[in-house]
Amino acid sequence: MAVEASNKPNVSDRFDDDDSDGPIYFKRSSTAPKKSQLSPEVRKSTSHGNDRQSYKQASDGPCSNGQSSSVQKGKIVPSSRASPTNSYVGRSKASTSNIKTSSLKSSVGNLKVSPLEDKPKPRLEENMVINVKEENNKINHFEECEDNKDNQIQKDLGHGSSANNKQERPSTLSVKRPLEQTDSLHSSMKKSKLSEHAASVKTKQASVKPEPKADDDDDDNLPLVHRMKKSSASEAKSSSTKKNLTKATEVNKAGLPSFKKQAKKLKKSGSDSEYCKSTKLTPSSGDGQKKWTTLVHNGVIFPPPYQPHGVKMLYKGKTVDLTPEQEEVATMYAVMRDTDYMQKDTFKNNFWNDWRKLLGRNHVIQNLKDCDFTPIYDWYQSEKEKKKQMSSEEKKALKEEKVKQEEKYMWAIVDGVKEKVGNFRVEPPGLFRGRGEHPKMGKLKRRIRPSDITINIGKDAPIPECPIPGERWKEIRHDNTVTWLAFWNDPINPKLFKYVFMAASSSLKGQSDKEKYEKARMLKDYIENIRATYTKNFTSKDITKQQIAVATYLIDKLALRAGNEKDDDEADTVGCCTLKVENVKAKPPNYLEFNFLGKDSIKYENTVAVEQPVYNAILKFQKDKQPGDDLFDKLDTSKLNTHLKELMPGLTAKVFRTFNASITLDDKLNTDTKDGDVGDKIGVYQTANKEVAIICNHQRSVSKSHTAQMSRLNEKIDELKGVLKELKQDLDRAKKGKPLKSADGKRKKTPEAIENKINQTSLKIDKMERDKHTKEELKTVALGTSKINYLDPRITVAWCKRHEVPIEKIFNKSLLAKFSWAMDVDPDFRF
DNA sequence: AAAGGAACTTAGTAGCTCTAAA
DNA sequence: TTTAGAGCTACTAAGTTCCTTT
Repeated sequence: MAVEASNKPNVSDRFDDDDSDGPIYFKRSSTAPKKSQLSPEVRKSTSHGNDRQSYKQASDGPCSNGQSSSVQKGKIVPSSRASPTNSYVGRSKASTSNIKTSSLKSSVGNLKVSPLEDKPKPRLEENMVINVKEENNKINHFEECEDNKDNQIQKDLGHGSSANNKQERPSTLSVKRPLEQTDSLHSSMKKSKLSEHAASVKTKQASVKPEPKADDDDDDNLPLVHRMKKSSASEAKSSSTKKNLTKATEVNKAGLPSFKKQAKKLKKSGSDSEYCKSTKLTPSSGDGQKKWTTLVHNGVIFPPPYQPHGVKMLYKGKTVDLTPEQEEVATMYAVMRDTDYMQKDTFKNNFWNDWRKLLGRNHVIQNLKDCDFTPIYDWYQSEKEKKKQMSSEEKKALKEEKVKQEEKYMWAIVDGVKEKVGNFRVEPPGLFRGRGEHPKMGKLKRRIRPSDITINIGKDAPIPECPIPGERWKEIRHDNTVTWLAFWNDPINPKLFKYVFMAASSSLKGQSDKEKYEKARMLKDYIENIRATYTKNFTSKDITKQQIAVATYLIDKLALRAGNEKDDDEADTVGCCTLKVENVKAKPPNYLEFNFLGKDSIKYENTVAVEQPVYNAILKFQKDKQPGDDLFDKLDTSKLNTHLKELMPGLTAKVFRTFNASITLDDKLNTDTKDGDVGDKIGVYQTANKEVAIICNHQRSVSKSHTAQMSRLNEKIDELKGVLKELKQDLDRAKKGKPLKSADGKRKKTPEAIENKINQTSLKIDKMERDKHTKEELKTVALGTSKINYLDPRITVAWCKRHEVPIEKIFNKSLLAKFSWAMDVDPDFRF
């Protein structure tokens, strides 16, 4: 399984925003073998009150719909983890499903979403075919200069004044690098030395054309020899996993550029270009891994300087003059009038303290209570209104202007491939919006200047020009063991950094995303053993062991986060290891009622049945402790993770969340998908997605208009019900030959026609009832987070292929870009 | 081994844009 | 054409984990 080296040119060519025509169709392949697969009982019984502590609830000013997003009490769901979970050994070889990788090549990001219904489905032999127009030249096209001279590339990035220069180069080749498919884990197991063998394997690999797939997607990049070897050994799959892993790690360490490129390079041996270096086997000398070889970018863009508006606020009813600096901060406060922060004393106090420093002790303004920011607030509202009223041409022009300014910062060239940068905009000044009861909310987050910023860039790349005249960067580094392009210290908490990273669609991110899921998949092979171990230790005499066992159980069963210690100057939230005595109530005979604030101060409320020894252990841990004491007093995340690593290489607490989320999706999809239309299948997907979101406790606040929307739905339903009633009466009459009651009694309707109408209407009502139900159910559930972070996209892609669901019905444009590495997965892929 | 530093993933929301119903 | 609301993106806060230093 999983862990073989792979490297294929067509997998992961990344695109960005190009548009092109051509729908994606996934076609059913030979029926996938159903695996009996038991997902763990990780059912959350409940309750998604939208309960970020208080402020979220409290609504946004007067608009509140006043709806108490009532936190329903958790139902109790009995737990039975009946059976072992890893039953993948017998995963059958998929039929030779040769995906048209070449057409796939330009898939992601080039999709024009076209509803399936709109176009006739071509009959295709392949599992999946993507029609794509050759992407336009907007991006990703720049010279593949063999030497990859940074300065040449630099021109592409917008450095250097003349655009003419680059025109000279004849070949414009789309240099798209496949995701270097190193295999999982190695990043967390930093150590392996590359053996001669590995080196030769790699070379071979690079020169071998990819064959049609045979097994799961992890194989498809292997040279045939390897695959054959592997398949004969497939029986022993799970036991050999670890070895494979290590090997794969070695093999792929350095990461390969595309086949084409690689081939070229091989010819051109002896070159000392940076490219070649990248193909060499990384020495891996113990210290940090090399993340890139060449890195070119233009630094960051700063928010524009403050433009004073001159609108005067009032103090004790009189206008006050403020300096631009004072006015800027006053404005930040004024415009937050409609937020819940205004109900919070912490926010106001923190703001006042920082603002007062700017005003000075002897300023006219002596307290916040007598300040009236209304004039500034009104000014701001009218500015907003003006913006809204602008014609669409004006808006467009403005947007274009912005894009033009930002264009050069949007891209970086990593190892010769132009890719998107994530957050290239420096955070503008503002008032800190900490979540939950954050002690620092309202503090002034000061403006970041170039002298705060450290730039990380390739040695040979030109250092980005500092965009603010007369200022300079704090520091320039050339550290290729990290992926950040720049960082500065968080002005609110100077111990923390704010980083500029590549975008999610970049290969650097895609790579680690894939590794994350591979690691989670590996857990499958260990989970049975891990569960057995912790079950045994529920009753361990060694209290540390016992606590580790119970904590691991909770993390596994309830998908709790690890729970690191937090400082006093952060919001008071907990995770598993930091649970307090009062966060868990034992309810006989064996129920545990959890109630705490987790990440982002999102409330976790859940009551679950646990195994009796766990129940007993919790009682024991609580004994002789006060509220506020740690439930797991012998435990912290580092001890827990150290223990987990003994059970599986690279295992940490967060892997359980990924594992449980993904395996639940895989399981649900494969159990619940029935024949039906695409709409039904999407429904199945969403239901599965919802289940995962609930397991992970991904919440959102109830939209302000939710109640209104619900009552509108109800009205419509009532209306339809009225219609239905009338129709039924008509039917009666029609049957008896009486004249119809309904208004349009002109033409006589046959009983059949009426019956037909009745059926239609009932269907409509049913659908609306269902929609209403879903809407209500999902009002506090956020589906996006799990899709983005927890669900292995290959599960989704493979399912789409198997069931002829167009992938763009499930993934939006940015997800398609982010998951480009997963698009060519074998239809038979199972997590 | 505890504390702190560093780097990266995960998270909800504000405010936009797109779409379809009125 | 207008507008409600669904859907998306950008933003940045808040986690986890690994590594280094004390």
